Amino acid sequence: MGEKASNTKLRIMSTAEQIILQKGFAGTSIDEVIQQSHITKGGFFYHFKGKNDLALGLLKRYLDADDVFFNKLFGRARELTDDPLQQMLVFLKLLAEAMAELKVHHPGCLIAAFTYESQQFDDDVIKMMKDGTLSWRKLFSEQLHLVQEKYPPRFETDIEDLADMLSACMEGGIILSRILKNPQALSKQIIHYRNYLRLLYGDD
Amino acid sequence: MGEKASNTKLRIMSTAEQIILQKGFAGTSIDEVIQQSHITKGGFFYHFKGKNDLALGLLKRYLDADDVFFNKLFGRARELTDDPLQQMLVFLKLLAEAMAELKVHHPGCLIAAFTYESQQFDDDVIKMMKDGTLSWRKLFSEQLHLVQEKYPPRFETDIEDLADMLSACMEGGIILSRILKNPQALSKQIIHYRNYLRLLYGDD
DNA sequence: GGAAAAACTATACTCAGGGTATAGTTTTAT
DNA sequence: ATAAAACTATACCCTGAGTATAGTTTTTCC
Repeated sequence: MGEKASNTKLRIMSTAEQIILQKGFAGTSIDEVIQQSHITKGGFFYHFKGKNDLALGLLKRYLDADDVFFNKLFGRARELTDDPLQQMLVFLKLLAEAMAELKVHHPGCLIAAFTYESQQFDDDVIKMMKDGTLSWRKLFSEQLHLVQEKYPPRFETDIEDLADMLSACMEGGIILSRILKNPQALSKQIIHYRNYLRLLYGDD
Repeated sequence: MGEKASNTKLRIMSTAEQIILQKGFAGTSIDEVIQQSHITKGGFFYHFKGKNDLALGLLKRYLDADDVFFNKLFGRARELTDDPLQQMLVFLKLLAEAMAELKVHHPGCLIAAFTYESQQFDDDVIKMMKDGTLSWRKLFSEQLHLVQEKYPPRFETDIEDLADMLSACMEGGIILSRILKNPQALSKQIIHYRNYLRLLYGDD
């Protein structure tokens, strides 16, 4: 695929993602996507087998970008401190700050959007949603394991559930910020999660 | 409206809710709803002006039921203890237990489902979503205010954000439990939220 | 018990738009 | 220059939202 074709495909995907996060997947018409992408229907189907294939492509791109983003923040945190707990707290602070900088509310999480329309998708999409969620769990829980090795938790704690809690707070925070039209709601939830970790593992 | 008509309307709504939580609102066709409700199209439009009117009815019913459910648990908690912190902790324990008893994952929250399709709805629906979310905030924050009056928090805490955190954990927990196909994920998140409150306000 | 209102069924239609198919045209790479 | 890639243009079918209308059964209420 040449550069121009690649640009076209990316343009279609960005347009589609924007609309899907506002109208849902089933509620998004291909006609609307192609009009806003300045392409014809034939062009669309040249790049995607159909709507489900578009969903798959969007999900993959979304998860890849998220992975890069999280790893960048973790990398920065590890530059700043050697202590695993402090690394996690710095990571969360950076994450909260990044979310607080959003002028409008977070555009939304494709996985959450697709969850409530799951019967629309084939098994590939469903699997990718699950794998994506589990990769977040892995990313967070690995760091939390390091924390727990060094600091005894105040309560007996299942690390994987605690890792999932960050995903849950973010998913929930995004939903709240959209409903309440308050861009800060998401970052507030991350800070609360951070405070929980401070209390659970901190020695103050 | 007589009893039979009322039953019919409830049957339509229950059917519709089930389908909508699996396929999304736009992805749910009236034809499918009426087939599964054993009613004709005329019958459907006798009860509802259109699809948006159905959404409004579903949302209202959902919020009312939720209100009753939460208040019942709070009532029970207040029977069991007089201390505001213990009341909140008992409430959360009861809530977590109720969620853990679900054999399959939680059917889903209509507000979350509609959030990612918000452009499909008129202002009445959007307003009801916001009001519902704020009523949860009110319910939880009133109890948390009582807690904070008696127990100083370990960190400076915005009560409303902390109240919202329970909504966020539940919304996120529902999404996780659906994606991971693990009915316990939701109750685990509630327990973590509970542990956070114990650490934040507890004196142990 | 009977009239009126409520709660439907049956049927048929319009109209927008999702999705598919295919043939033809322009652009790009080599 | 030519073949493959990246499209455009056009036409078509089918589903589903929503409307209309006439008729039928059930309930309510006096």
